[in-house]
Amino acid sequence: MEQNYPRPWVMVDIALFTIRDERLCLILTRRKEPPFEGLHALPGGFVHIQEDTDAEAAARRVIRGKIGFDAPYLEQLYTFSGAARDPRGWSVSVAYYALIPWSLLARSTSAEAFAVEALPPLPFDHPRIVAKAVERLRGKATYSSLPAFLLPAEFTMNDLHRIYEQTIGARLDKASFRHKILEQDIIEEIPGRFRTGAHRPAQLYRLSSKALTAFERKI
Amino acid sequence: MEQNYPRPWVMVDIALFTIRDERLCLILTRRKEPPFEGLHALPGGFVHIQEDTDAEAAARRVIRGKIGFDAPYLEQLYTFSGAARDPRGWSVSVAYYALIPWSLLARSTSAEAFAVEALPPLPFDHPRIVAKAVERLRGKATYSSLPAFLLPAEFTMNDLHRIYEQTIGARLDKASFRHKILEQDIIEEIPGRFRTGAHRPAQLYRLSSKALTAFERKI
DNA sequence: AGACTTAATTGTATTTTGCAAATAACAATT
DNA sequence: AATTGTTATTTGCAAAATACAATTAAGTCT
Repeated sequence: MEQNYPRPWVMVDIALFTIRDERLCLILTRRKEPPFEGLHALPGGFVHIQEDTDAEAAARRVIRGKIGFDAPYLEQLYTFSGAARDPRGWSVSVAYYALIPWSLLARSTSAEAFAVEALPPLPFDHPRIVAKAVERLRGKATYSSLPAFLLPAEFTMNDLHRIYEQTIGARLDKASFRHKILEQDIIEEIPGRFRTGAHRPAQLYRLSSKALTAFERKI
Repeated sequence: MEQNYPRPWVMVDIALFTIRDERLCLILTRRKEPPFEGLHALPGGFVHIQEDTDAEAAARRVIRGKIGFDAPYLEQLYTFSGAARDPRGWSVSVAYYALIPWSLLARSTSAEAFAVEALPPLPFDHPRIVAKAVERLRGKATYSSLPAFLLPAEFTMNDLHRIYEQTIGARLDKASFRHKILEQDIIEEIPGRFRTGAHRPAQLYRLSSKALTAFERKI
């Protein structure tokens, strides 16, 4: 009997965050087809039936298609649906957000990054998706290792401090930050590795196995 | 061209939380049709095309059908999809979780509450949905007014304290709890209203307008 | 009146945080 | 080689938040 229900298209849209020039940015694509041809939009695509257990596989496929490799951090954000969000008809979009160090994107050809405070006009309900993604990122940043995924594998304490300030959007005391981060065991020293310069060398750190497994552990 | 993509059914499933006899419980329905006829399951239903802007309207409809009124707290949880989760074929389930005071359910005829630690065997991927819902509820409880929605409109500080301990699953210091809650302005005294008994009368509180509007504010 | 029960406050030790300053370790320059 | 510049890291201390224990408050019941 439920055979007769109308069925929507199901797609994924990705909010791909990175930090470039000390600013929180999103990676957008330019649409090559109508509707909204020529506009910048969140990368997205249709979910295929084979892509099992939530639409994460589809999200990964879209990201790989856009930047050529997987994002270090990927998490489902929210699901938007309705007949009004896409002029072509009823659709459901399972939105994801992902974090990528800018250093990895530099090679990528097609990646265009826009500061979240200066986005171009976006099609569909993408402004709503962006708002929700930024809200979620800011909300999660304080209590988790999340912002660390915006950094390359090796980073200094000051790199981390700066990234946290940028994602949260507020000042954080250096000494307290150091204390808190270290006691949470989300990062660990890389023995003997330092970043040098015309100053005292800075200890290099990496995400601890604890932080990495916490990210993998999905129910 | 995307007309040719196969399209899944879209449904909502609801994790309806309540607290009965000091235990966190879920409201389940008994399935009246195959597959899994006779099993207890999360209340759910198909999303209709008219139900706009995320599937929240569908979730509300399902809840109203189950208990006869709206849940004080309702929020989207996670979206599960895949060809394997339902034997009838490819489906997408937008899962929600809701909080309801047991006092409101007592009248409701068909409501059967099961402690989350002693659930019967569940069909489909409902065990996964439940696990995710409990995880989310526990995670959000600490930093928000969330557990208060498990209480009736008027409650004492001790009621609130007990509810927080039960949802989080840990002891909380009474004096500190009182302090923290009051300074967050999520509840307010009801002037002149007390719960009496064979002891000192207890001040009655209600959720503040601040907490209620924070809940309404959806992007 | 006294026992009993839960509510609410108080006091104090401990821990966490915020802020400012001092010290450390290098490269570059004089 | 000594000095300067620059960023890293630690230290010290005041202020705030928290945990724990005990006390006081306000009623009912016998």
